[in-house]
Amino acid sequence: MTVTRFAPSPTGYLHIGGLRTALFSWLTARHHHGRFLLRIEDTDLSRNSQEALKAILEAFQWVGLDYDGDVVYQSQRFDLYRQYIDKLLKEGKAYRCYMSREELDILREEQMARKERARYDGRYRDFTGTPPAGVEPVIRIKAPLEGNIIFEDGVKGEICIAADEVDDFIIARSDGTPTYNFVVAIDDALMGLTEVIRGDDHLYNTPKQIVVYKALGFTLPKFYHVAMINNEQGKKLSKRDGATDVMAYQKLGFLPEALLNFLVRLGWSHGDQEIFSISEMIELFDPKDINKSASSYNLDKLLWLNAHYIKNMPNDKLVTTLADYGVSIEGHDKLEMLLDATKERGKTLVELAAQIKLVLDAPENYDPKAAKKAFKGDASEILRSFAELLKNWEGELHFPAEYHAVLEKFVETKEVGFGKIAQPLRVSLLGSMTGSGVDEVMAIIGVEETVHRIDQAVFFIEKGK
RNA sequence: GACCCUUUCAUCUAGCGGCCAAGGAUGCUACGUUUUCAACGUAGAGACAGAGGUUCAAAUCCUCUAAGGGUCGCCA
Repeated sequence: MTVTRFAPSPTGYLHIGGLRTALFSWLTARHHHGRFLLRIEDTDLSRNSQEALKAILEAFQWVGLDYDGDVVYQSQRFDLYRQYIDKLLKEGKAYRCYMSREELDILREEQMARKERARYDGRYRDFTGTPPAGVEPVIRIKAPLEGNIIFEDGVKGEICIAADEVDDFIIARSDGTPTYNFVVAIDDALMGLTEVIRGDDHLYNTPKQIVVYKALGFTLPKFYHVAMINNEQGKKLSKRDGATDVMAYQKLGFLPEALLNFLVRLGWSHGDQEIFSISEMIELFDPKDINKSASSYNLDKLLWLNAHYIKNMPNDKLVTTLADYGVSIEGHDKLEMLLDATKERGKTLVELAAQIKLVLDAPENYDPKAAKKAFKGDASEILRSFAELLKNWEGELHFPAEYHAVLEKFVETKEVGFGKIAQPLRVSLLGSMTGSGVDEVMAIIGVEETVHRIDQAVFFIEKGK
C-alpha cells in the first residue's frame, strides 16, 4: 500500500511551497487509495509553537486536504528514539563525541579557510581513552568512510554522493534529545512510508538518512525531491513577493480549488491540460511526472484560474462563500440574475463582492470622469423623461430583455442614439462608466430603485449647473 | 569555496533521436461581439543558454563553458 506523509515543523504558517509538496504527497496517496499521514517535526523543544500547528491544520482544512489517522508528534516519541540510539551505541554503530562547540567551530573555520566542505573529522569515532571532564557528549552515527552513497531519486534520477561528503552527524544532542535526520528516518520507516516527497532543499539530507536506514536495517522508501518555487523574477520566494502564507489567499478572495490547480501545475503537467478538478488530479497525478527544474510563481495565471473557478461555481455555493466577504445575498429574489451579471467581472471573491455591492447599493458618488462624460448636455432631461416612461411599467417588468425593450422604445420615440440614454443611465445606476449591463442592473433592482437612482443623478446634475 | 541539482517563448509547460521551419496555457497586441467594462471568439508577436562532439538525422544522447539554485547547525 502506498503511504505518503507531510511533515512540517511547527515554526510558522503553512507556506505555499509547503502546500504544494503536501498536495503532491496527498495526490499520490489518494491516487493509489493509500494513506496520507501528517507528522509534526517538533524535536527542537525550544522552537515549537502551538499557534503554528493550528495555522497548518487550518490551512489544510481550508484547501480540503485530509489526512489519515492521528497526527504524529515527534516530541511524544522521544522514548522510542532513545531505544534506537541505545541500540546503535551497543552495536558500535554510534558513539559519544566529547568535542565542545568551540572546538567544532574552530575546526569548521579551518576547513572553510582551506576551501573545503565543513564537516566533522571523526576524532572520537574510535576513541577509547578517558573522556574529558565537564563535557556532556553528543552522540554521532558512524557514516561510511569510503565509497559512494547512491540512491534513485524519482524526480532527479540517480544521485551519487561521495561517502566522505557525509560526516558522522549528530543523532542526539548533549541534552539527550534526538535530531532531525535521525528521527525522520526512523519515523518514515516505522510509519511505513513508501514514497517520500519533499522539497529539494532536503536532497542533501537523504544520504544522511540513508546512513540511519542502513544502520537500523530499515528498507528505503522511494524519494522524490521537488524543486523550489521561485518568485516571478526567478529568485527565491520571500515575504516581499506578496502572499506566501496559504491562509492569506483566502483573505485575498481565492478559491481553494483555484489555488490547488495553480500549484499542481507548478512543476507537474499532464500534456496540455490546464484545468484540473480535484478528482482529475487524483486520477492523473503521478510523481514520476514531476519536473526537475524550479518554477516561478505567476500571479496572473492564478488570477485567471480563480476567475475560471468563480465563473463556473454554482450560484448557491457562491452565495455561501460570498458571505465571508461581506456580501449577504441569501434569499435575494433576483439572486440568479445578480450573480450571472457580476460573476464574470471579478477575478477574486473580493472583487466580485465589490461588483455586487455596486449593483445592490445606490452610488454614493459618481466617478468624476464618468460624470463629466455622461452627465453633459441634455442628459438630465433625457434621464428624467426615461424615468417617467419607466414608471408606467412599474410592476410589469421582470427580465433584462423587457427593460431593454423599454429602452429601445424610448430611443425610438425620442429619436436619439442608444448611447445618448445608455451612458447617463449607466452612471446613474452604478456611478461609473464600466460594470454590469444596464438592462441587467435595472432588472435586478427593479423599476422603483431605478427611478430613485435616476432622480438622484438628475438632482446631482442640476445641482452642478 | 566545496559538494549536489537545474537550464524550451516574459511566465507555467508539451516534447523522451525522425511526426518540431518546436505545440498548448497565462500575460501582451490587434480585430470581432457589446451602450460600456468584463467574459467570450479569432488572429499575431514570442523560446530549444552557448560551444563542441555522436548520428543519415539532435530540443531530445555525450563533453565542456556559462548562468541560476540548493546544501555545508548540538535548525528542521
